[in-house]
Amino acid sequence: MSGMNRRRITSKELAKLAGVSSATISRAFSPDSRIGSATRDRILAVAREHGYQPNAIARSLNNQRSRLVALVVNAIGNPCEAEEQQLLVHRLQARQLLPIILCCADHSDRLQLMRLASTYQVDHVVVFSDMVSMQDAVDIFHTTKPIIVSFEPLENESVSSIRIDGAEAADEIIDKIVRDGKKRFAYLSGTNSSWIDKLRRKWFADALAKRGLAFEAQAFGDYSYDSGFKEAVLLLHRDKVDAIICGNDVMAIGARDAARRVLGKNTPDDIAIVGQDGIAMAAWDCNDLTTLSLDHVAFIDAVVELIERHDAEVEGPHSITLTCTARWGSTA
Amino acid sequence: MSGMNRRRITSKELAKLAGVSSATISRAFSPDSRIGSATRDRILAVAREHGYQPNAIARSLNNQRSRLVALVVNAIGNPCEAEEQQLLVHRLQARQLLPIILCCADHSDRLQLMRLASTYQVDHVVVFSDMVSMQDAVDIFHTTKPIIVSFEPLENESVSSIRIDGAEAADEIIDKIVRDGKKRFAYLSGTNSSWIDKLRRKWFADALAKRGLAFEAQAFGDYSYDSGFKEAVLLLHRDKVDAIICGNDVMAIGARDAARRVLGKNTPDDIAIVGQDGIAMAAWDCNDLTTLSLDHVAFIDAVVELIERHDAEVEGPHSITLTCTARWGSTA
DNA sequence: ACTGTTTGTGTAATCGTGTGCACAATGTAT
DNA sequence: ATACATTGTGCACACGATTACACAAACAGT
Repeated sequence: MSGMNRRRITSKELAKLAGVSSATISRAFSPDSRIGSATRDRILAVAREHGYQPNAIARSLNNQRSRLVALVVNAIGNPCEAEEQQLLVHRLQARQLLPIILCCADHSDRLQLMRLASTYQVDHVVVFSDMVSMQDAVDIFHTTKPIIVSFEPLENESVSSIRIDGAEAADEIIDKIVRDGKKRFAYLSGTNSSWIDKLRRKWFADALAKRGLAFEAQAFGDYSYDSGFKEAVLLLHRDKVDAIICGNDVMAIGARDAARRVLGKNTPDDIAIVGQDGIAMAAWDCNDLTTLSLDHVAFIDAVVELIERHDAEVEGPHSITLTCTARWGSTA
Repeated sequence: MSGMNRRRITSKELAKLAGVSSATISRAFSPDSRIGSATRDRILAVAREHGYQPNAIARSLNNQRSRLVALVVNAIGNPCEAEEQQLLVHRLQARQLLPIILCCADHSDRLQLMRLASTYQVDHVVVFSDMVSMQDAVDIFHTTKPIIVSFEPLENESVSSIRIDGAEAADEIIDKIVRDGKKRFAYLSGTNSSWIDKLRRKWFADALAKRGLAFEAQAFGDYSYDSGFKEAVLLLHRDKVDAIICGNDVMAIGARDAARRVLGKNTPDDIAIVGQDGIAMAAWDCNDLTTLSLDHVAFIDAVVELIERHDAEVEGPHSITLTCTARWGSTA
């Protein structure tokens, strides 16, 4: 029985074994279907005995629902995204939905990648990545009734979106740093110019403007520790800033290490460093990061909510807004 | 054109538009197929115009290859696995293969999860997780010609495996720690009793035995920072150990923080701490971990190698052995 | 006993492609 | 000019399930 490399049995073959038609086999596996309970039990028994399970590919072709969900992400190696991905995958699996991961960061042709995934007739698409344009995603997944969940709202499209508001929390954080006497601020972006990045930067820029300040310098990394480290060295040495707002937590940790190791400056006295995302790692004792935090569970709840509305055929695009909070550590 | 919620066009409909039969459409999309190049060009043009792409579900049903790969992992949130996953996903995508992720850590019924994935006729299965037994995986994915790649070798099955040898590196590390004067060792496991965990523990246990020593204490975590922190407090306080070998790097960082914060002990003078995996984070300036490291690229190279052998229909199970190296930091 | 409803099952069409076979058209060798 | 190999295309079936429809059996109500 174990490990035999035999071909998977088909519904028709099982039908012969159980002395019924293949239609009845199908009905035995559809929860609410007109079928005698005795017949069903017998079929399920025979099925278990022969290791039969309905072919999901054939089933998907027939009823136009694949139970596959495409997750468009930057990377799965970066903890900043990974925690949310983990939560979402968990929720999807609980609903018998299977996630297909599309990693954009290291793929040269992201559109081709999305096109490939779209041919699998995925039921839903969740775009986390800020490396693809929403418009491209909408165009490629135009099929059936896709919902695209993302930060970026597209007003005139049938796309649901989750909006993030961190203005207030950013204001709190800037307030504290200014009161601590810091004067020269820098923003360290994660991407060259994504919608998300611009939005986040604006929260802090507005908070600075309110106090008659502005970013003295701007640098661009790639959401990695190394880029945070490298860019921070430049910002601190060349631009003489004393506060760095980072596009995510991982870069903030890199920046903190750079300040300490290369420049000999410590947080929060010599320099203030702020992260964004509020990942678990940021709260580790060795990091203790001040960060603009988003409630991951609430965020994924919102994603699932949108997916469910979509499944329930609720009309029109939907939008949910979430608010960030400041999480205080010893770096600012 | 953009974002219209229209139904996806089918091969037969496109055939009508292009004035050919649906068979010819199919051939236009199969690279090596007897078809006039003029016809193909015309078809591809019409296809692009109408946004046609062959339905991968139907294609999979027909030719028995789904181009889907199941990745059975513990979690995607944990950096220790995520880096390898990221590399593998990248390599798969380059081959036009799509990964389906199965997260075992938070799913109550892992067998049911694997059964679900197996109904999608995945072409390959890669088992990273140590939370499912190999035998279960083999039984569930018995279909067609699956290859299961994993640490655990199953001699009498048609299963390919990757074996990891860290004995020598563990010996080096233990040697250094013993010469530094440490006497009481503890092992902090990641899982209660997985094959991988036992193997790793044995490398260090053997190295200790060679020097007339043994583990004085043993604890069980769950590969997370918090569990590393919590268990280390117990090990240090209750069991008075002065060296902790951890099942992965994240727990090692947790243990290091616990020693410093709760007990006021520093590495490597008061206590030695060793991780395993060699993730990027371990080398960050703030961590600088001594760890039993596996070359991630070589590991994923091996996985891809096995997948390719399988695609090429090379007979029989294969096995590749990789060797770990010691990566020195300031924690031991 | 007769009509009408409910229940369980089989038949056959369908989902969208890929491909073996047949066949026409074209090219090539004698 | 005839025979034969090659190329390009259409027809029809297969892949493995779901489901509308038909129909027999069982059952209810008067």
